[in-house]
Amino acid sequence: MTSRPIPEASVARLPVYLRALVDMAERGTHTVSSEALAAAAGVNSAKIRKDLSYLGSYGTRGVGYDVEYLIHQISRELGLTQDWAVTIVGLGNLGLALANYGGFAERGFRVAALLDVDDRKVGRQLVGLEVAHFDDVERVVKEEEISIAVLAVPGHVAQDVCDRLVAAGITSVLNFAPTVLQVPPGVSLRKVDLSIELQILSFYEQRKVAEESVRHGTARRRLEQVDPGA
Amino acid sequence: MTSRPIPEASVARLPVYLRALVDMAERGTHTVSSEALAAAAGVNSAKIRKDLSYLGSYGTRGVGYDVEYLIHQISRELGLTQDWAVTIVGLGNLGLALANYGGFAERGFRVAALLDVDDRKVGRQLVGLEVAHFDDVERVVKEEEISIAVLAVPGHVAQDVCDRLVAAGITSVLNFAPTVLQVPPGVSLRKVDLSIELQILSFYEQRKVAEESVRHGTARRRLEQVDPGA
DNA sequence: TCCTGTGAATTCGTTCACAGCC
DNA sequence: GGCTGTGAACGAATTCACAGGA
Repeated sequence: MTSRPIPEASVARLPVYLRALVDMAERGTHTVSSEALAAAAGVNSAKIRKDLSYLGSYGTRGVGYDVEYLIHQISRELGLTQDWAVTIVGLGNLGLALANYGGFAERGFRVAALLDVDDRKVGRQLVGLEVAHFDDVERVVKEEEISIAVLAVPGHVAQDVCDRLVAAGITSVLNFAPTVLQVPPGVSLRKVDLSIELQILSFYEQRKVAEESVRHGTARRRLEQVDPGA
Repeated sequence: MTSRPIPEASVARLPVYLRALVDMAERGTHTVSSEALAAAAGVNSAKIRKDLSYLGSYGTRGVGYDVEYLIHQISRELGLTQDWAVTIVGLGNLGLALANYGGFAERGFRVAALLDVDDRKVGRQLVGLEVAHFDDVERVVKEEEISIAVLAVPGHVAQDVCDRLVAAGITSVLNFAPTVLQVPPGVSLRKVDLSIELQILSFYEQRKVAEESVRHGTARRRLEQVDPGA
């Protein structure tokens, strides 16, 4: 019913299921089992069933889930039945790439404003929008009823820019800047960080190299303190 | 002290700590407590101490951690004391932005090859590198000893491209394509997905709106300032 | 028979709280 | 007195395993 607190981890997977379901619908599939959806989403079937059970009992025992119906339910749960106005802040390499990226409109995210502080960029036309000066953030956020900001500014100004966005009424921030941001309670924050991801990969990559050399008896002691006893 | 299986969740935080520590070092800080590092990294101090304890006992009771020493230890643990050769595959908007992004070299990730299938792009000079044709992936990966691939290709070809990368010897993939990829065991995979992140934000954003109306749209939270307007 | 929905069991991750050392 | 390092307690997330409906 109304009082179900869907676990964060489940929420984060719903978009993945949704995408898999949309693909299936496009290929003409009408019904899907938890097993099949699990395969498409790269998880196991128990997880699918648990996650979907948080939304309600939308499956049919012995049959599976109706693809279209499930798409509708997940979309609704994620708030994708309404349009969200988004602003992209910072139009460097990454901001420009994001602005040109088609993926926003795809599912109800409308880029409603582009903001930058650089006078050479302000006033320019980009993907059908005129770049506004960041000083106008308050007015723009209000006029366009923007609730989500995509931050693509240099790290050293990110916290300041974020504070001003929040002051202007933004309640969700997707941060691409390589900085840990602090936001007040009530404001949602997610981050996307290329170099953190690479460093995580590096960790596991190094492990592989280490294991490899152990297997080949060429282990170097420099990086791994091998457990001496027991 | 026994050979440590560092939990995944801890590994994912080490790069955040590292960045905070590097910032501190640049500002001339020599010693840091778990409390101070926690504040900078946006976590709590118990987590810092636990995470760091997986690496060893690098702190001093009553004092804290030596910043430089900790930077060194974390870097070593993450495998950042060596250089990793990276290839960027797919030079559309995003791939280009990534190629131009300075963040790679920052910490030992050298962009060693740019790959695409588009003949108009192959042969061009970009950030000091000649774009190679993806058909040469095998040769390029071997010659440059590349272990990490950054995938920025359209979703519908991502799995195929990924398979060929793995066949060519790639053992880590950072996927920017909006697709769930399957990789064989032994290959690490991480994904960065703009629209999934937006959808997660949408979920919580919707919750806020719902709560707001439950409160009759009157009760405003502290720093939040919502203008009904329209 | 088949496949969902879900309690129970388990694993993983976080936080507490304090002993131990500086 | 201050702060780390870590068992123990707690909580979240995952997986198991099976009852029950189509």
